[in-house]
Amino acid sequence: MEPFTPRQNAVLECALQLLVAGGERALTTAGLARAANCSKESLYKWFGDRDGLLAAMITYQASKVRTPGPREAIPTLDDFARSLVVFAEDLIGVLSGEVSLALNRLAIGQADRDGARLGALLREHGRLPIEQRARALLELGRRHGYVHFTDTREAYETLYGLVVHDGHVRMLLGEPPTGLAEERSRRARLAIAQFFRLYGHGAQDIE
Amino acid sequence: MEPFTPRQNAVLECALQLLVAGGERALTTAGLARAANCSKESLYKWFGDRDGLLAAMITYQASKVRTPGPREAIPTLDDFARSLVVFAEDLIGVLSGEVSLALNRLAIGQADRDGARLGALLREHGRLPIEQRARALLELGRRHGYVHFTDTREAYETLYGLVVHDGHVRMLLGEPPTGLAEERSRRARLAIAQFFRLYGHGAQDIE
DNA sequence: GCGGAACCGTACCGTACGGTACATAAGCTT
DNA sequence: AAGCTTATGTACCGTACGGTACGGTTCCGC
Repeated sequence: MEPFTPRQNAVLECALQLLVAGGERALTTAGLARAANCSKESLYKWFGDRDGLLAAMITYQASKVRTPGPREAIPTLDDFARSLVVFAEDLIGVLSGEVSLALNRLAIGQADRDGARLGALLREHGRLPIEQRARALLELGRRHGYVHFTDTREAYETLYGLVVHDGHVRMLLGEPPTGLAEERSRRARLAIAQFFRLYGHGAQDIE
Repeated sequence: MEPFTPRQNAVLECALQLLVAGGERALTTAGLARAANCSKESLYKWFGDRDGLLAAMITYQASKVRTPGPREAIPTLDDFARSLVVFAEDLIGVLSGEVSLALNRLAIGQADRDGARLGALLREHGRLPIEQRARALLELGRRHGYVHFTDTREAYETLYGLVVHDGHVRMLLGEPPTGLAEERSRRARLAIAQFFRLYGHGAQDIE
């Protein structure tokens, strides 16, 4: 059950391109109709209004990204650590992708309207799947005794903070990607090493 | 040397109110003129154009916040840890302030124009002073042997990540403040405890 | 082959906003 | 008191955009 027809997907893809290239101001209904060779009337028929179009762009983009489910095979400690590094690298990669940045900018710029509907969509379709994948991974590690924590959410958020720092906001603000995106692998490995220092085997809960 | 006259400050204060209340769309030149009892012509005379007004709002807001310089007195380890906790609490408080959120949303929403001029302003006047205060504090602690690191920037960014996680982006996206802003003190203390676990006395550099 | 649905392209409308011009008033200097 | 500066308030202009209407075309089912 695809929520959109192929034609609509093509239009949404085009809309994402426009958004990435020129920001929100470049994404006008007339401009999209011209770029996608469709009529404005079709846009309104398919997506309701402009806000519906923006929401559709988010869900469409989310539908493109598949988060690999964790294979439940029993990993060695080394497998587990490597999986965490891969997750960290993926996370950095996703957050620094230009489509992701453009959509986050869009949702943040509209956070004052409709009770932040776009922001909620982005959290639900973008961040939540990532978080759940990571939490499943963390709990797998805990079951094998590789890491120790009581609050999975807290452990996940610590992991997130160690990996991303404030690199995401800096990129959203338009900082040239001299920081996070480069040296991605190094950052990922360092963050995981720090995470093991905090939650690794033998570590006690703080407090 | 005040960059703006008192009258202009009052107008900028009013502009910030409008921005906080209704987001960027609520901040129109006509609306500001009406709310601040001034004329549009004065706005353009003072700030050049709308972008100049936005930039002025950022520098004005930054001028209101004074970052306390670190007192150079020799602290005990406990003083030092307490200072870090205070810093963490302050950081959370600043980031979750509604004016800060509104300005960050504004700058992020405009990150595609003018080479992200507003974003650069926000980094320079908002984040940089905070970072420098924290780095001075960290190096003070290092001089007294309370913490151990080689790269101050890296230590600072780790501290930032431990304190903020992705709470900033979530708030920017409009998430109700059920997360970071509350339990601020607990979060700050936990983050500092984790920071000491990573960089505290006796810890070795990772890698 | 025929009718209808879907769609394209374009033209159109209303409005909201950035920016400018101007006429008028309030304060300051001489 | 005259003149200059500064500011207010309003009216105005151009434009850009969201949304709608409509004629023409393609395509599919019957």
